[in-house]
Amino acid sequence: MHVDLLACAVCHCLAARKQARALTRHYESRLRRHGLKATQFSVLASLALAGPTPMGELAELLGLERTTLTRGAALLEEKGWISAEKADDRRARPLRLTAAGRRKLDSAYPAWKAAQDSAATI
Amino acid sequence: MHVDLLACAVCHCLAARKQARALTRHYESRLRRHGLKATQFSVLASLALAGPTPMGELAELLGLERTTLTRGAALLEEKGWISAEKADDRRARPLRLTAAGRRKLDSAYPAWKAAQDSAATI
DNA sequence: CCACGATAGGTGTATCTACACTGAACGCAT
DNA sequence: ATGCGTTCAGTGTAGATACACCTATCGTGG
Repeated sequence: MHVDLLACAVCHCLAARKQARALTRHYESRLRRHGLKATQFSVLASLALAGPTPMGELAELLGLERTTLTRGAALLEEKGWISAEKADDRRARPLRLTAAGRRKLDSAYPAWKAAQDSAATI
Repeated sequence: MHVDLLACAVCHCLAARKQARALTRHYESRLRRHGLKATQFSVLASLALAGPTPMGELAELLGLERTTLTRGAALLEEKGWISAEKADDRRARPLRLTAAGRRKLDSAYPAWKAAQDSAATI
């Protein structure tokens, strides 16, 4: 099998990852002083918008692996920004935004907005 | 400051990260049996195309942080797929694809090609 | 020559990411 | 009621990612 190196240079995966890295650096440079990573901001915002949401459903919503959200949610819970509630289905642990989480989201919003509005310039 | 949750739902960063994650899963599901991650494949392919390249320049080329490449390159070097050479400038450590690295790239290429050709279906 | 800013690269630390595997609870069919 | 496949979530492990900070080397102006 002949390896087409030029084809490799236009790898869709690499391109998507490059752009995601660049955008992440752009957003996180502004979110940093609020102590938030890009993924953490989107978790808080999603919960604010959708209300209490089971882990699996939230992971699906954010397009990340369920087990990835497990780790990330644990960090947010330690900081007191979200809480895992009990549900009728005792397997489920619906995530809910706490009041502190809502305040964190509010305070970080202008930084996110600035990044969002200037994202096209990257 | 009023938080526009609907605006947060169309975060460019989240969108880019979602797509990058999905594409990465797609490519890595095929690269897995070759023991390669997406980033590792792009490092090998870039070195095959560009020849020996200093770390900083390669990081720039791949759009990733220089210190990120430091860790990734160490793993590839452990596996014997790349080697860090000595240069006239003793600070520099140009990375070079080894013969084993070239063989690894060759053997993984069909898997990458299959992922590339089916990437649009995600 | 040599001091000093510039440049190449590495380390400590923290988070993100995901697969393989595991445990627990659920619900249905018998 | 109970056995069993399904579903929800956590753990072990490994690599990706990046910032703040560090060391070593280089080149140049004085």
